[in-house]
Amino acid sequence: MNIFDIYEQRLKTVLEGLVAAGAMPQGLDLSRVVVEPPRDMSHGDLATNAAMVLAKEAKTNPRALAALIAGPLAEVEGVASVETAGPGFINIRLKPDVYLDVLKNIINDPQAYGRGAAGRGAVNVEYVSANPTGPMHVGHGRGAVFGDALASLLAFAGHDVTREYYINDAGAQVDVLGRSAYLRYREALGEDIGEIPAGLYPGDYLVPVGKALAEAHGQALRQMPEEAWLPIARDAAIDAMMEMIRGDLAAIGISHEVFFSERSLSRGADGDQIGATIADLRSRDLVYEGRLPPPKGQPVEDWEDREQTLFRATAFGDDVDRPLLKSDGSYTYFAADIAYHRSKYQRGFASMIDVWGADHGGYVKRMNAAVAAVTGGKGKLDVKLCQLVRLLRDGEQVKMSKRSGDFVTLRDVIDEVGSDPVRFMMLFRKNDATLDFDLAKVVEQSRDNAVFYVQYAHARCASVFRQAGEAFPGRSFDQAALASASVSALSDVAEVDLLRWLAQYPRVIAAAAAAHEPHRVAFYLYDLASAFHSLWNRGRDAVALRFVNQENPELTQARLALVDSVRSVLASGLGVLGVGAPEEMR
RNA sequence: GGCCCCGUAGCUCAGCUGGAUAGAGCGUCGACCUUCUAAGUCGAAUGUCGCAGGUUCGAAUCCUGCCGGGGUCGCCA
Repeated sequence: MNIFDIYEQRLKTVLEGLVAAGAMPQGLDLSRVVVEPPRDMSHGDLATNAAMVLAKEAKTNPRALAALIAGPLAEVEGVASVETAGPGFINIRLKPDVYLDVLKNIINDPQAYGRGAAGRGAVNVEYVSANPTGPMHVGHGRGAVFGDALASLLAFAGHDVTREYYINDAGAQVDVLGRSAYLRYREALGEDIGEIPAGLYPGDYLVPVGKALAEAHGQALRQMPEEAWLPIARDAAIDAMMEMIRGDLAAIGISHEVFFSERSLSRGADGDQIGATIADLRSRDLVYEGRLPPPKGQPVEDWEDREQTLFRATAFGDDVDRPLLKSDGSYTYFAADIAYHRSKYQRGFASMIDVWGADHGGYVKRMNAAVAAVTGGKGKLDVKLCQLVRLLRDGEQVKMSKRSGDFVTLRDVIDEVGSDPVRFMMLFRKNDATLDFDLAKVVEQSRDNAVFYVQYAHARCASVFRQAGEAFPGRSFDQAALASASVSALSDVAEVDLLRWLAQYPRVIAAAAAAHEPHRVAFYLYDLASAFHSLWNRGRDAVALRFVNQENPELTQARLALVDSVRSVLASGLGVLGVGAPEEMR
């Protein structure tokens, strides 16, 4: 239920009527005609560009065409008046009943309002995918929150969403992790290990892993050669790290449906999927043996010109072809990633979204090329890059590393300020813009703190109902009563303004979902909260504008219908973002 | 050097995939409030939308070329 879509349909009916009547030529392209909110609210409720878009095809000028369309448009159901303006805009004012319908919709089923606004079908959202080699830091947190909110947004908009985490448990880094854990194991057995050697993970989060290994294996691992103890230490460490990461994620309300192991691609139940993928591509001449030009930019020390197994990424828009095998014969990370995305497609996901850190930007082209190759062009991948987070406290940058391995973890931040500020602030910015996160500001209770401002609006709504209960002890303001309220009683500009914001919610959801941009929801909520606060504030001086009017229960009821709808939409949007909607602020 | 992102008010950022006079918060300035609808309210000023071309009825938005900032540049993940 989106009034903009409804009136776009009605407008198109009008246009077709004009064509049928011979007032406009046949075969007009209506695809560019849109109905949207006017930039300036004083222009009315809806605006359309129809006349400007169609004037050329209709062989007339925009203003004349606008006047032509305006006539029959004024007769359309729900339309109060129509004006033409500017270069050929058609502005539409709606009858109050239209907004009554909007309010009724919200009140009767608040969970449903805005839901299913756009899109269908399965989408796979892969996010976080932090290496299981240590705790998550704040940068990971941004990608995690972004991916999670995007997944929720898409689900809310009508998609069938799967949230997925790719565990990088196959490369050299997890061997390093295994060796680091083994060192902690020796430490747990009483050995003096001294300084952690360079190249190993020094963080003390591996100490418990070493202890657990010591308890489980006693001295046994010490008697073994590295080939024997490494898998044991490594697997134990990976499990422990993944458990820690899941805990960190749970602390900001994130959980994935699927944890996909990189190692399972080559050594899983389905055999060597990476090899199978390469063979498949080779059979289509997309993999070949060849040489690569030396890398540009900084000279690489140990560069050797050799023939290697290459994926023909240039056939799909990448800059160079990409190696699939390392010089020791093992698969590259990219080779595994191709097989991984092939697996996603085979599991039914033609639509895939990957959320990465901005430092992986150079990897996007080749991954898009790989998806195109592996799905025969039928799969679509959208890679969302999240920019850096700068951690501040009162404007001063927080130093990220005091000593090697010691950094500000995501968990530290969540424990200090709570999940809601972390989530909201990370979403209150476009994903591709860098983000300043101020630990002091995000818990401030003032207008400059967006989280507080939005949550406070929700709490105020709840407070209005508490007051109404006290003012009218015998009266019920339940769903049925509110749904039958008379919206025409809402005549103040600030009230009408709020109605218009409410009507926009489904449209915002649809646009945000289509663009894969959850931040739009956060900004919308801020605007809605702002409209609500400003109405509230008007009641400070103008007592007649207060929501609860002791002398006029009917008016109070209408206003409560509005307030209840605001509360519902705030709760709905905050829910999409995974942020709490408190009944009162503490 | 190649590729990718960013450049909008003094600061931090939006700008609804091409629409009307480019917006918000902070800061600045000026009032109001000293209370009760809880952590202020209202109003004002402020812009070569990095620069230069192009596309068209119309460009902050799309294309090209520059300038500035960041990221990245076989076998790391």
